[in-house]
Amino acid sequence: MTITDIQQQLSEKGLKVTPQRIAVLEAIIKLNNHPSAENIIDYIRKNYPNVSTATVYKVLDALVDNELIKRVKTDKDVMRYDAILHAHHHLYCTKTDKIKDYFNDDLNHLLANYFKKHRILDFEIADIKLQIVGKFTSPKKNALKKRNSLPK
Amino acid sequence: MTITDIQQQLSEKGLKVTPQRIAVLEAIIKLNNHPSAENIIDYIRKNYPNVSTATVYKVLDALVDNELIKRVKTDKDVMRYDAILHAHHHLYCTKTDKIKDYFNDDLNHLLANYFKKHRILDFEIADIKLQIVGKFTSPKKNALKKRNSLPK
DNA sequence: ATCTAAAAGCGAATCATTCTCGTTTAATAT
DNA sequence: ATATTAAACGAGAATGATTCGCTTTTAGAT
Repeated sequence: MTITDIQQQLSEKGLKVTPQRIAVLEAIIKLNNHPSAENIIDYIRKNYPNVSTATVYKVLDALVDNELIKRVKTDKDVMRYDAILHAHHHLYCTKTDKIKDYFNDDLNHLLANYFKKHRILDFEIADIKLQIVGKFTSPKKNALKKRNSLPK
Repeated sequence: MTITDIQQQLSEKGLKVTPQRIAVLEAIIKLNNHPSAENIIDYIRKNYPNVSTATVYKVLDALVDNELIKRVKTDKDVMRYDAILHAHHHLYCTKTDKIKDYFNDDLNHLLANYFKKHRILDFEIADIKLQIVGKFTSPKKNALKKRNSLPK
């Protein structure tokens, strides 16, 4: 994802392409692990010390409204943000408060099929998110290295 | 769920049985629709006008820590609380911010089986919650009355 | 009945987020 | 290139949910 890509994404949504918006979107992509507004502000200020807190929040709202990013919320934490829009779920570690992306199209199809057959009365499903809560365990010595996250 | 039941639940967890704790737990059960701390405080103050805000928050924390209630969080809202501990999921209406319980043991088994067969590397699942996001639609005229929620 | 740790009460503090409003800027038309 | 204008930005104040620190009260044990 280059700066040009980001500019184009903003432009396609009819949003004015401003340095602040580029910086916020870039920060979320670079930081990559569901940053909070504070994380994003700290990151951006390294290069643009004068960006206002309020601006970052307003930019985040605009990006969410235009579906360029998503909000991610845990039971304990402040709001976090996620630039990855490809359908995925989240693993929440109750010990460390870490959130990890969990991609599994197989599971998505299973759920989609399930709800195609068993509709929920008086409800139109737009999106299904799994919050998989538990604990990260230390990697087993001989386990194959496998990734839950999308290749760059 | 009677007052005596509530007292017993607290007692079983080794919590002191205080009027404030009984009142909070009772409020969540009676209010029944994922109340916020503010909703709970308003409700309790009708009968006990002197309950402190901080106390309610402290009681909520204690109840969550002891697994007598759960936290429920949406993308937009303040924290909400839920007294129903029988495994269930939530329907989130993007229009109205209403949250409705969705019980479906069939689906729970499907998911449990799925993850028994397809373990997630280096992660131990404690709980899976579905956030089903979408819109409530008006009831169809001839649809059979069916309930998504547990009978009282 | 007494004791003691836990819980409640209360006001102040915290901190993420939002608001206000004057200033600047990106996009479009001239 | 320049002008126009609605949209976006910056700075700081305001808001509002939640927490803290401290004192007083109370549940439950001896």
